[in-house]
Amino acid sequence: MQKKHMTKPQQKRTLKTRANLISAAKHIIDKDNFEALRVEDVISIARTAKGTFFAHFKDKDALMDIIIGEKIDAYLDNLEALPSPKTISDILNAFEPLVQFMASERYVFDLIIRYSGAAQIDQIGHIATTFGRQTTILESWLSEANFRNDISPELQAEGIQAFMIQAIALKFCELHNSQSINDRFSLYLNAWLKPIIAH
Amino acid sequence: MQKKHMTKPQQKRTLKTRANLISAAKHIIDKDNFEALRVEDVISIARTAKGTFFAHFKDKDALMDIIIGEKIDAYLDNLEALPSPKTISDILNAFEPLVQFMASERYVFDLIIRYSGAAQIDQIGHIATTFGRQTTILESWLSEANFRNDISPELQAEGIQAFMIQAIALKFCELHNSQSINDRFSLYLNAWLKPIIAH
DNA sequence: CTCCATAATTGACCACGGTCAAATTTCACA
DNA sequence: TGTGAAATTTGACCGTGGTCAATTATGGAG
Repeated sequence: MQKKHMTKPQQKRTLKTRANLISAAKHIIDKDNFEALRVEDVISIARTAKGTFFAHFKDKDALMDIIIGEKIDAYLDNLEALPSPKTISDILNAFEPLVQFMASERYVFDLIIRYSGAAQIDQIGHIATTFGRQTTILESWLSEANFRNDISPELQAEGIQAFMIQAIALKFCELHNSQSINDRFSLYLNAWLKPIIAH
Repeated sequence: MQKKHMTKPQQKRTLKTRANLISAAKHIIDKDNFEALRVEDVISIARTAKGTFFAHFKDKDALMDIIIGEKIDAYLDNLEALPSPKTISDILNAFEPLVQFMASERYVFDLIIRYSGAAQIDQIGHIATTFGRQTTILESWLSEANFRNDISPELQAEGIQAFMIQAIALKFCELHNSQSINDRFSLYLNAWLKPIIAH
């Protein structure tokens, strides 16, 4: 199976094996963390051979992409259920759980960054998809909220993502981590969405 | 040597070995690229043992940090020699060579991101230092140029860095790479430094 | 010049992600 | 139910980064 098109598997066995591998991986991640996951541990729990793992997932990161993407999707589900935010503070609150997750492990953050944009059309994965979804949600919020009208909601959304990443990145940095992620993110969003220009 | 303080090496032998390793690495990078560098090739050219390599550099990435940091520093030297830019276009032109380098290889970009903020004081490396330097240069430019006065030059500088990274990241992304890095960066900087708000 | 503490080097060895030809299982069809 | 082509699984093997106890070179004191 997989390789190129990742079309439907033809045997049910496949689904079972795949589910076993993923649930073994989740078990390890719950017990320890993402960084601690070893392919050998996954296959040992799932009782499969190493080759099977790589027949199902292109590499270890591809499995991570699936699991992390699933998590991000769950956060976005909650986000979408929220009423359209009207203030910057609303936006910050809405994103806080997701931001917290992205900042939970250096390893997770790095992987999300690396996977947030796919290098080829046929390798657009879960994380890349969630970033697209994030943009869509933000765009609809921003076109209702009316912070700035000199630039498109799309551009505003891209900026928010850039600042979100910057806020998290600086959190991992010894020189800058005196300020909390949210304080910094808030600073950025105010400057980005509500500039005060004297004319 | 090294381990904690990385104080002056006590034997001249050390300097020679280190120089050999670094020049071997640069040779490989020139011939191929950063991604292609293998520790075994470096030590084979430098005629040392593997253990020696890791006595000099914590890991492969630490060597990369040094070489890439040196490159970035050279670009910043040129940047600093320039007259203080007055327009966004000036800023873009000034940064173009550096941006081009950061975008030259996915591997390089990922490593720069990972090393741009050190996780601990005693592991602040070359790349992290260059990011500090970049901020300083930008701050001085921005305080002269007077784009926005509602936020500090420091905050403006952080925003520029965030957008620079975003512009490069999207370049690596199949979904967004129709637009050039500079076009995108330009779009961001105009929206960031020259917002037009109707009052 | 000799001695020796300590800095520097060495290379066999390990960890872990990833590959692939061969073996096994599945299932559509007769 | 039997059969064979295709899907799936297997595990020995490889590449490469990284470790560490043992060995060797250095240079200052006597």
